Amino acid sequence: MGRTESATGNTEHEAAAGRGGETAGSGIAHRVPELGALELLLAVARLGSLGRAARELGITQPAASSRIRSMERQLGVALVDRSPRGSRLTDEGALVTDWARRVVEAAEAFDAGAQALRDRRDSRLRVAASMTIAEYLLPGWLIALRAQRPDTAVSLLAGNSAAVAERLLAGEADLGFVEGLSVPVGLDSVVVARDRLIVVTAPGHPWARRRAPLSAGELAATPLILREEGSGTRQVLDAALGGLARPLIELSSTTAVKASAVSGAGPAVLSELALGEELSARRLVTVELADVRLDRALRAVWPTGHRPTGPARDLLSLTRAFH
Amino acid sequence: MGRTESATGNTEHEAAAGRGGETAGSGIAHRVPELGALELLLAVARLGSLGRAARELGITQPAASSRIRSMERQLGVALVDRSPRGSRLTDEGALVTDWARRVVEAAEAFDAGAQALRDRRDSRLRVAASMTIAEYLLPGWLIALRAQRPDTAVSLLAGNSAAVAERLLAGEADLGFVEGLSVPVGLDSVVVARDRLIVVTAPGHPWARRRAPLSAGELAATPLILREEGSGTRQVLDAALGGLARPLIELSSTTAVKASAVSGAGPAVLSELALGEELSARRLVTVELADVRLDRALRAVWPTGHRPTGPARDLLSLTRAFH
DNA sequence: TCCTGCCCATAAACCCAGCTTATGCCCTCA
DNA sequence: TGAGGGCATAAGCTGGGTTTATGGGCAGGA
Repeated sequence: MGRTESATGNTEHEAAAGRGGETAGSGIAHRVPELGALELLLAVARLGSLGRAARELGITQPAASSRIRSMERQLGVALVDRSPRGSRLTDEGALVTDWARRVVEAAEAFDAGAQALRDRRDSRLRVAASMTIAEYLLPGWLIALRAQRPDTAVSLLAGNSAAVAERLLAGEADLGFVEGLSVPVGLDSVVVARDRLIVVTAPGHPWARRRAPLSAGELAATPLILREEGSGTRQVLDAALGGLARPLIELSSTTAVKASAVSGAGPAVLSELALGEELSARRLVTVELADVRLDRALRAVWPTGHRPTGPARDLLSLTRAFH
Repeated sequence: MGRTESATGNTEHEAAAGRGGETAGSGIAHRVPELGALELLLAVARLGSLGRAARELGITQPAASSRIRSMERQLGVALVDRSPRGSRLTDEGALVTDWARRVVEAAEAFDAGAQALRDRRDSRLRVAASMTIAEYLLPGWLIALRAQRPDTAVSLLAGNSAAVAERLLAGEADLGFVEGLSVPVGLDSVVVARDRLIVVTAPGHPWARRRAPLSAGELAATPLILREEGSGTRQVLDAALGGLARPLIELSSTTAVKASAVSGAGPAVLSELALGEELSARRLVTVELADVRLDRALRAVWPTGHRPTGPARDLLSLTRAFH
């Protein structure tokens, strides 16, 4: 069950990376309202009244009033305009609410995932998925599934391709998801998404200012920050370059690779799924590639011949796409 | 100061949209650990020990121990393997930690934004930005800026292009950001990013299954879910189609448009910045366009001749990119 | 005009989650 | 074998968030 996604591996590099002033207030939790408060704010925005929002969340009106007020005190910003006819967001409140919505959405994904991790027994749909898929894609799918079929209890088991295959063939999972170049024997599959690997550097790196795309030769000749040998991304890269990728550093988790690249250690190769924030905040920039395609297919898999039915089919139909 | 981003506008459509089983547990906050607990989990993952994590967050070891334990109880999953030599994440714990990281990152963006909203007075860098930029891009930039120059206090004022220009020209802001087709008179500008508008539908819509790209004519002929007239996205769309966009519904917030599209009311036109989760979870799918380009430039602006210096220059250099 | 309904604020009392302090046990390494 | 780092448990405290109870403002219908 390769413990490749080791978390302690991050240690040095997170420290090395640019978390400069972070230890300042020692913990963001004191500066950001709790999830319950953010949720309340969203409800107020949506319903236009403290009381209604309170009712929706199953608390009393004074509780909501006090909670919003203490949030305003904490943030130092007036969030809602109270009136005897209801409450509207102020301009600043609207902005804060938008930011809050993103926090709550991340929390919903967390919840969907965690719930699937727990159920384990007697669930109607047992999914086995590779790490990348479980981490980035599955929570969203589960939220969508819950919207369509609210009473489908899902259980999730994450592991590598071999483990996924094993579960499926033993009848211990109803649907699997794997990444990688080959499909395990005994399984049928459908491509569900593509994961593109991207070359990134810190904005200061010379490659960040290149205009000409990078050739396969150059990429192969340059030492890169990489996941360890045997990892999914490494396999794809090695295959695309003909087994030639030269590691500058090898790290055991995607997070560590990201942090190391951000700190300017060198160019890194990463799944585009792992790079959200970093790209849009320009902590990292992409380097265009000329003659290399670092794609890999993400596949749904099931035992040969046994087409998914029932809840498994529902989930599968959510994920099928060419995008 | 157009209150165009009205939040109460969402009311009907959020309700109409697919928030089917959501009211179930009435509030996600009871099912997701608080931000402080998630942060603690990240620290444990990074530092490899409950005690060290506790120290970093300024609490005692028993507090950390108990908090992790209660989180495990709440989630029904063992998160860390304790040993007399330290603590490592379990496999499930690693996954949960990855999900938690995304929540905490969203909270960091929230914090960066909220802090800028508060300062207002005596800050070293006063920024005026349009709504879209303030909502989606600025928090990331502020985080990056804080990493580089930890002691730059930033204040933010959000408004439309005219308001941004006014502030800059009155010397009440040091740097502005606007979206839209034209640059207000009296300001110099640099393109900082591009915002692409995208046509999206619910997966069930006929357009979701089209193979042929959509022509401008077809787009103009079809009633669409749109922001209200005068909004930034509407201006771009009207310009691209020659003032012809036909509204199916007009809504006053991006969120409302999204929700309406998800619920299957019809095709919508939205900024790609607004569509993260929805696309990857396939709650919405994009429709390719043939002969229309719905781009708009996002620009940094400043009073003609007065090139930004100091902190404003720092921020500007973070954002300059052709990506 | 008054009354009823919906809205929000304030005050007082309560409860429990999470904290600290104080121990104890386990393991490893010198 | 003692020291140090790591975790768990127990007891006691505190404060934020809650409820119940009440009051006041504004609208709209009788």
